[in-house]
Amino acid sequence: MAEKIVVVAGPTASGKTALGIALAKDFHGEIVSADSMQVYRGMDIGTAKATMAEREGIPHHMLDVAEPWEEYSVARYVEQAEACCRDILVRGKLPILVGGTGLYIDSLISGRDFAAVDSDQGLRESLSAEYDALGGEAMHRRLQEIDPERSAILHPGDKRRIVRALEVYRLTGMTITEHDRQTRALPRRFDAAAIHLNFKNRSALYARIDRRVDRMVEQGLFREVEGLLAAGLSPESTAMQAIGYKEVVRALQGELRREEAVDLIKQSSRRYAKRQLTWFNRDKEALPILWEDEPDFEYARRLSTEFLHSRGLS
RNA sequence: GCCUCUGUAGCUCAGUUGGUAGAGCAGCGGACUGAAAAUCCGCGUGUCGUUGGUUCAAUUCCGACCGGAGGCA
Repeated sequence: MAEKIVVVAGPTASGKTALGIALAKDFHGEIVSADSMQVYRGMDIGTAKATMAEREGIPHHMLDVAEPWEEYSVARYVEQAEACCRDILVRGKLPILVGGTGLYIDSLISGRDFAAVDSDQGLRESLSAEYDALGGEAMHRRLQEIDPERSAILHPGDKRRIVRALEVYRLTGMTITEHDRQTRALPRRFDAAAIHLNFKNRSALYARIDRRVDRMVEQGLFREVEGLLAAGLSPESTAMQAIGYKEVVRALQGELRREEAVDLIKQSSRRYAKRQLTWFNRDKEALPILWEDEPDFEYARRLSTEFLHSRGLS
């Protein structure tokens, strides 16, 4: 039987961090972040990383585990985060997974295994170049010959996934369909009790996102990005593709005015929040907590506690 | 005050020789298995300024009015 953990998920600016800490205090928990951008050291303001004061002495894991110039990935996340959770459990504490990266959360709690398929940067780049040269239709047909099932699911425009599917086949001789089938058959790593945060009205969430972006700018988002670039970080790096960073980079390069960059950050954040909601909506087992206009943490704490007790946690 | 131009989706605009309309952006919905804050797919959401007239039929033609821009005084 998989061991129990708690998940607090929701779109950006929905109050995950604060609820996670409240639950950690009530349930002898430690926080395990599930955020693809908070893993990078030095990216604090734009990723809304919990400050030391906000953490209130609760240990936080999976923050600052990579340098922003490194290539991070789900595979690495699952490996590291699983180790964190096991360690917390061994010490008799409760892992509380808090974050907005749905892929990371699902990959960790399902048994999903990536280790069998090593990634190869060179191969990926050459396939990507071929895609650009030959076009999506041609690459889609090529995939159809080796993996018709996968090709039927993917759209010719979905470069990322077509390249990845061809890459997996080249590296392992196994189709990605077959790999998925095997990995889906693996047992779950954890028995997760999930709490999903959202607002009753989308406009309340959006208003909160807008305010939060303004606060990030006040807190020095532009200086943070400037510092990273001055330290030699490439604007092309994965880390600099993060919302709030890529727009500021463009402003610093003179491509956008500051205010335009700020508006773009708000817009991208709203779109991102929608994509997160779509992802989390798939899980019908989770406890939904819907805020009115502002988060009400006492209310959330009551609902969550009742829910976690019903799931055998104390 | 007079003249000209203009008013169509949230925004910028196209269009209908009269048969209630379509692009881009924005927005909304969805997918997601080693870049995921990434990537991809789908969907027009409309008192055609108002009001009379002509007409089987007006967003389209005509008049008046209202709003906007420019010009002449």
